[in-house]
Amino acid sequence: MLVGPTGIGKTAVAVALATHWPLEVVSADSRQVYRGLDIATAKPTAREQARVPHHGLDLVAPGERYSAGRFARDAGEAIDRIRDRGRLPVVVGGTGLYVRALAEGLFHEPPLDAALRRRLDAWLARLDALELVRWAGRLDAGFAGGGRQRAHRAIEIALLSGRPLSHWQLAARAARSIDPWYIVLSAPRAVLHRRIEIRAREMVQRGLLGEVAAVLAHGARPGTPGLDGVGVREAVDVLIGRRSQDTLVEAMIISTRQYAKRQETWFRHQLAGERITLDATRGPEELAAEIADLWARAQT
RNA sequence: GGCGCCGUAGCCAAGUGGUAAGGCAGAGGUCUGCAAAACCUCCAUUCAUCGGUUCGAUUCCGAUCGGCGCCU
Repeated sequence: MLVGPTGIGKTAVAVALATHWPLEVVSADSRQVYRGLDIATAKPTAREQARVPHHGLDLVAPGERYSAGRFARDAGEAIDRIRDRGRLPVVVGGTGLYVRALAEGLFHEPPLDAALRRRLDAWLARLDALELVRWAGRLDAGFAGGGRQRAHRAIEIALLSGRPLSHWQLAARAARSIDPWYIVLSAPRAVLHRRIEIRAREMVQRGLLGEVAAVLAHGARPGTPGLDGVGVREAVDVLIGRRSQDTLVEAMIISTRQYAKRQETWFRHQLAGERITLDATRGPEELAAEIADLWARAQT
């Protein structure tokens, strides 16, 4: 599994790695699953995809909702198929929760009554964040906090499954599905910030606004997961008149930097298993060569 | 040259004779089906500088420096 913050160069390294082995990439990226957002999510280009088969891209429409659970199933199947072909699956991505869902598995969510769930959701939507968090704590002693969104989930699980979320979390720990080998790409902040800045400018030059406008024109609503990503959110704001175009790049840079910092935290603390951190200040070919070398030695 | 207003963190900004709000940025962290999400914590021994008044000054007074405005 090749992971690291946004803009660090994961895709380029994966493509370079393909010159060393017959590999296929399984994308672990919660936004690249959306169709029509190629520039905005820095999807591998057509040329890159021609050189290395990619899985997990363009799975759903931007207005739809994808999830970590769906990812774990889709990616698991993709990995099985790649192995059947005698090739090496390499998971490449920056979405920590997806990586964990795949490597460690999520708890097996019992079937939840859909009608009941809708009624519960409607009810919870009327509560303010403070009340929501209070209820989550009352229904699940192990509730770790995290605001409205996570409280909502904790309440939902506790009420509909009859057991608190923390109970299911413990139950899932036992069943790990795969034993991954992590390569974490990292770089000094200043280097990463510079790359993020360059990439944000390129995205706008290459037509980010037009791309997002097209997605909006197809009926996707602002705020849906596909349109609620770093950079995309800011572009939507420009298109609906909530932000001036001359502030777009700067706003994108700031939120991308903040996202990259969260990713660094995740990969520093949340990965279970063997992990090798590589300084990505070097070029992709050099990194790929080192990874190939490490892998070859690990095999003997 | 004269008069007036202003000077608080990297940026914006509130404030009071009793020991410096808040926001942004930044840093650190949390994480089991929205995760590019949602959250949490930290971040000015000091208020342009130097004097004075006072038990006590960021606050009042004076000077100096810097900015803005008006007048000449």
